[in-house]
Amino acid sequence: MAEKATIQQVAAAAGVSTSTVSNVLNGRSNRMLPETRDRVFEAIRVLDYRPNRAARQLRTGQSKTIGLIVPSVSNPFWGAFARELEQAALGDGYNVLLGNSERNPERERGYVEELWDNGVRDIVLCTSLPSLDHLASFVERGLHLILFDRPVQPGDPPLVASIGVDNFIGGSIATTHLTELGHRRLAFVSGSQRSVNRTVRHAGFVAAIQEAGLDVADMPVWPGLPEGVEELEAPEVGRRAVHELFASGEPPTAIIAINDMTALGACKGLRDLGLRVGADVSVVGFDDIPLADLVSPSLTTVRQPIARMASLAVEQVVSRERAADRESTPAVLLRPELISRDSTAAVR
Amino acid sequence: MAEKATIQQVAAAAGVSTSTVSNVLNGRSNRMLPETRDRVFEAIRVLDYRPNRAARQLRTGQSKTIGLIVPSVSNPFWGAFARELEQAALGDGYNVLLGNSERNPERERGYVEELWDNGVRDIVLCTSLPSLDHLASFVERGLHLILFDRPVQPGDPPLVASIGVDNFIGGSIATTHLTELGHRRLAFVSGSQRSVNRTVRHAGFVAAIQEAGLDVADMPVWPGLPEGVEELEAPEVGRRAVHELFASGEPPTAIIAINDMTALGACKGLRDLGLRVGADVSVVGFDDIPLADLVSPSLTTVRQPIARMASLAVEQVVSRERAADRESTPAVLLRPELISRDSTAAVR
DNA sequence: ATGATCCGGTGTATCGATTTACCGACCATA
DNA sequence: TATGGTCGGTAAATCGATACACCGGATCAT
Repeated sequence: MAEKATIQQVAAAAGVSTSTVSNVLNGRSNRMLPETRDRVFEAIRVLDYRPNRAARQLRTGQSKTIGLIVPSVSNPFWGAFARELEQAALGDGYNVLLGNSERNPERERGYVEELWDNGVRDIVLCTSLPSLDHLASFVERGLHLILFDRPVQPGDPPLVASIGVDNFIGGSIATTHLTELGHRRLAFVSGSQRSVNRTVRHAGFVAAIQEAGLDVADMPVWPGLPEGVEELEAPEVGRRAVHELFASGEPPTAIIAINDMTALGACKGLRDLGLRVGADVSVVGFDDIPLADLVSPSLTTVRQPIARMASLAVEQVVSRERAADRESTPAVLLRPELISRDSTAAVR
Repeated sequence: MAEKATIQQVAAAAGVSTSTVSNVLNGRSNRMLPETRDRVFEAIRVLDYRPNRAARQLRTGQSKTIGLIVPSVSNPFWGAFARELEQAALGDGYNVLLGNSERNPERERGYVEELWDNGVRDIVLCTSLPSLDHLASFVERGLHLILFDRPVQPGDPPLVASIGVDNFIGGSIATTHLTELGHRRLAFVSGSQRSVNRTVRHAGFVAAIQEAGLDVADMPVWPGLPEGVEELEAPEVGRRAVHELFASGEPPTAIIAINDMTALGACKGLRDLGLRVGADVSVVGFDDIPLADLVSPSLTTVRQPIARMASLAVEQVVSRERAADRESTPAVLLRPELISRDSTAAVR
């Protein structure tokens, strides 16, 4: 098997200089005769030449790689998103480098630093922490940040883009679905982390409660984990929440979970207590992971259009590359959709 | 924020040559006085210097990155594995680049090529296709392949390592568990892809059937998807299989699925038909994804020690780096464990 | 005394692609 | 006849880290 060809060999084979080959490679083929260009292309084809990324990156300081930082790939939602993003990126000649932040700013910063050192200048960040201060210095130095599921906040560095569903609407339609089924005691369940999406979804919840003529003060509230306890996995959060909510005097008849995994944990918790999901207590999730339709009872949830969002994120990156320093920082907000299944039913 | 420092600046600050800094960086500090080394370290610290990966890679042809190719991150098992592997790799200063093959040799090859071009020389490959011919040329050129869940086969290129559970035992204990519960009609369900792990797990199944004094010929068989139909997602495979198995005269009383996602699909299929999982028909999966314990009924399954395997894989990579060209090609086979839950019960 | 070896380094070519400066030929215009 | 501009292309510096060749002085074995 022949060793990998270099630009010099291509140049020699085509009878031109390396500069010309480089020009061809970078689309500046207007600077030469069409026949010259064709000779170069032919040489590239024959030698099966592929530019060395390291050399290119060393020279340009840029790399065709997108960093993707998610809270946890073991949550199927992020797995699915990663897959879609990768698919979209590959189509545009980009690679994807994946990192798990576990919602930890420390790790998040570590990953960004690592990626930056690797020449990555485009990062899709999926950990909706309230503050981006720990990343501000990178953005100043030229990092292109695309926030997923976290709209730009007042204190954020300038020029970061964002993509996500409208969490207010999401929280609201989930809640309205339940109030229309006659539920009057609804609990909103999430981990204790103050993420932006949690805040907004909760606001949607509150708005829908009021719109239904109910009082938020009447809703059972899970106080969350005690301080200092390390963050639990999403399902365990749902389970614990249910256990504690139902230990109190007036438990809810319906639960709105921050995401599907937490919802599934809540379902488990209900079964632990001998309650039937759907019939006794309604549960609605958020995300619409493939499993939502698979479990029993199937899970009512708010669907996020994963594929759409992934390709928008990649589009973001590609378009910036073309348009150099643009003024606008696009903020895309998609409309989520309620998928009604068996985990919700009219109140008894 | 200062621009990134280079090795030259460090050398200047420490009053030594770049060669010396390079030697320090690469652990050859025995070639200089301890005080010289300390001056260099101090300069590195003060300047917050971090070597440029591209430059290093261009020169050495190596990169501290591990490629990970999985069938599909949207399957939580692979998501969890990816996470563990990443964790382990990070500890040793490696990055992880993730790819989805969708069990397609074409894509698999494409990823390997892409990774190779990026200087990646260590790839953990998780798609147990029977043949590695499409990758042989890379292995010849020096690619270090670590096969996950696919023991080395007779025709494979030399010097590839492998890590996985003993699928024969896995298939066997799952089956024995069912025969001990009194089941006499067991169906083994998997996609039509001829993967190595499928073959071996099936062999374990057959052996256990015989050991129980039963005849394999009596077992209901799902013929699989018709030729030419594109491969389905794992859960859909399970669901379809159940639908078709139960349409025939003598359906099974227990199902052994190739993995948990397929098992969950089978459960879904049983519910479609009005059958109760566990009570009417037993189902056992493979993998033990976190969700196995979460769904209702919880899933009996064969556990793969993910974290252990991930760290072994990374260890593989790191140790090879140290030991240059070693003779032995380690093949690690771990013993899987049956986790008994509610989806299996004594036959009625 | 002599050559060999070790110590603690340094100088510099090199990896492969990009990019700036520049060059000769040709053409148009004044 | 100058002058200047465009076309089609090349030569060489450059990005940052690595590693090979080498060097002067001290030490050691014969």
